[in-house]
Amino acid sequence: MNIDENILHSFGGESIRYKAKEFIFREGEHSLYYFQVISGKVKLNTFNDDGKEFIQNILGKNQSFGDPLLFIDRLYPTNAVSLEAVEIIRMPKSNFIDMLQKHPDLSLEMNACLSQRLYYNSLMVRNMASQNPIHRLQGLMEYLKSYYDGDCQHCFPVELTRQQIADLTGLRVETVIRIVKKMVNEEIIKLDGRRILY
DNA sequence: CCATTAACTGGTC
DNA sequence: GACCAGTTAATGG
Repeated sequence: MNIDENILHSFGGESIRYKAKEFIFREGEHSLYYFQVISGKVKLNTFNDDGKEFIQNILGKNQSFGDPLLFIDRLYPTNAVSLEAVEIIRMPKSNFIDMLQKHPDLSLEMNACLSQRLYYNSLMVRNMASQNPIHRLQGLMEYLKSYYDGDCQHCFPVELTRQQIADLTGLRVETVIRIVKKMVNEEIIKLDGRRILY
């Protein structure tokens, strides 16, 4: 979801800046806001019993989070942590609902966004259930690429560290490093220095 | 620069 | 593949 900044502000959205590695909200807290990223990156993560991190998603500019919980009364299922210095617009739930009522077009767009997220989530679940690590990585890249405008082959830059890819796929860094090299050999991806192009 | 972070390698289970 | 140990390369103040 990407809503015009002016509209967000006119309905009580406030700009907030976070430094790197700050919690924007924590798992188990009550959800009270809609969040939209203006600049920087945010990750949604959880930790398993062993303390291993699992990243559910990484959001960048013009992407929103917290919105699936705007329409239901549940607690946050994940933490939201800034990966770097970020600027975010935060809008209280009630204001958001009010905004949707006064902007039916946004309401429709919201439906489309939630639908698309649902759709890609199901694809991700399939890929992540795969025992084949190449499929896991490729599925992740396919998902990330879906937000990307360009259309050429092997030119979508995956702006993630190998560690982040590992935390997103449930694999180990070393495995990711080795799989990446294998995928380069099989010409599934290309490298620009260390950057992965899919 | 130096210190931190990320990428990589090799070996064991 | 996970897990561990150790090295090298890149990044940033």
